[in-house]
Amino acid sequence: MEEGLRERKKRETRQRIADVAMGLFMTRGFDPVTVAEIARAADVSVNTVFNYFPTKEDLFADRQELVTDLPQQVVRGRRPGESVARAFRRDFLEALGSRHWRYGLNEGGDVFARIVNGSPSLVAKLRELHVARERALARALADELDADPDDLTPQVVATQILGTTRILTTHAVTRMLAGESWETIAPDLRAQATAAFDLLESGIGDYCVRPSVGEDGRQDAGPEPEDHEHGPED
Amino acid sequence: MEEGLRERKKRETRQRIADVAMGLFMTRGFDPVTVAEIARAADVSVNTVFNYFPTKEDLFADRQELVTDLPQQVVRGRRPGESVARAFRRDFLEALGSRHWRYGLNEGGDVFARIVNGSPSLVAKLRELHVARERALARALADELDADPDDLTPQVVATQILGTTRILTTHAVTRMLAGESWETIAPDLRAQATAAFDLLESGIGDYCVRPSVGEDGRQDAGPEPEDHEHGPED
DNA sequence: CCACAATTTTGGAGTCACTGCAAGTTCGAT
DNA sequence: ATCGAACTTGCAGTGACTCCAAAATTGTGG
Repeated sequence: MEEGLRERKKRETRQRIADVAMGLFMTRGFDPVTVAEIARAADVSVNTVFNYFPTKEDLFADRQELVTDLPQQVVRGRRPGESVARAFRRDFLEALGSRHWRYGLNEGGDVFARIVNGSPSLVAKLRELHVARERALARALADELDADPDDLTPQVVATQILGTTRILTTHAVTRMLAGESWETIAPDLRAQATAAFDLLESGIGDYCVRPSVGEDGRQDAGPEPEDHEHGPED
Repeated sequence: MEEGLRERKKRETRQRIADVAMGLFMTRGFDPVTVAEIARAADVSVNTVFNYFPTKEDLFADRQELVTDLPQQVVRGRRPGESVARAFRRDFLEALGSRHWRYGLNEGGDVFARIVNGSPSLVAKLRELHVARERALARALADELDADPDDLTPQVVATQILGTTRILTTHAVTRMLAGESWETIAPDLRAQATAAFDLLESGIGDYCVRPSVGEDGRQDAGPEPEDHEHGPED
């Protein structure tokens, strides 16, 4: 059954609602646009909107949800002899070079970023999406090595990798929002990404070691840990 | 003037509202309790509640906000010759041993966890708190080494450390919620924490390497690869 | 003690996201 | 054409949250 009229209409109205909503969001931001307004512009009732999209935020993140299983493709696409960290390094630098959208370095991605930044609920939604990606990546890694469910290594690795890319992209986007041109950002970002992935691969074991006394001027006032004693009085 | 009558009353009503709210949350969960109900129970108007707490979620996270600057104390409290990673390892294992509340391994912490898990908005709030902690830790690290603002290393390190502890605690809490006793969880958690921090210190460079063709076993892509010349093919 | 100003509290009206329900309306198959 | 299923709609309602203007309370100076 190659799609009856009913299913086509469903797909069409859903798409129309999403498009109309995105159009309004792009011009006026997220919060100022009401769902009633979207419904009117899409020529449907408010209930129909909520019939397709459980929340207003989903109306924005609609197309972006496919990003969730993107990390898994990187895992599966890594080359012989290549570790996951290396694969992500390569993937990130590739995306940086081609300005592919998969890390939010899209041209015009700053418009999206501005909208998201302007709405706390959208920021929250984005974080939710991030943890979904994390979970998906962790699962993919666990599958790859068929680790038992009590091995937390896949989750830790997933968090570290996606945390790294997250830092890199948010930094780049911040500079974009500040009005910097991509040409000035790109080389810095490339260097920062290389450094970050180097750190990711080699570990932070010797990062920020407190100098021993008598060594190197910066012996830093000995801060007594003192009041570790207040909190929710249980 | 060390606190007039006005300021005392303000502090008192604020505390009363927070306490009453927490009491209701503990017995009935978060979402089912309405702000109007809290206001009635605290003998104030709804507007007064919102006068002290910007959102309903803040009513729950009130005391937990001081947790934000907890990681900085770990950084400042590390011993001579100790790296931040080691300091956090030590701090985490200490907290694990004493069941201190600072990593949510509190006795009875599962009650909180159950409430939070039951409400999407509280989960979101918790994530927000987590990124606040991350930012605070990154700032502390940057201060410690006075790195320039374009060095992303502090942020990456902060994300990795807190990401690791987050994984550990959420895993432990999940098992708590499943009804397991602390005595069965604790030893596993200790081993997992040791493994996780080992990984954190030594890096994930050789994690999950795709075996070369014609080879099947643990071909352990050693610290050999060394092609740091990532010429992206663009 | 009495104004007088500053601050806090309150009530009321209103917005908006979102839910539930009971009616239409449309579509697919018989 | 007809019937049942699925989709849409209107309506009424809840609950968080805001704005505003009127009390009520507190601090200060005469």
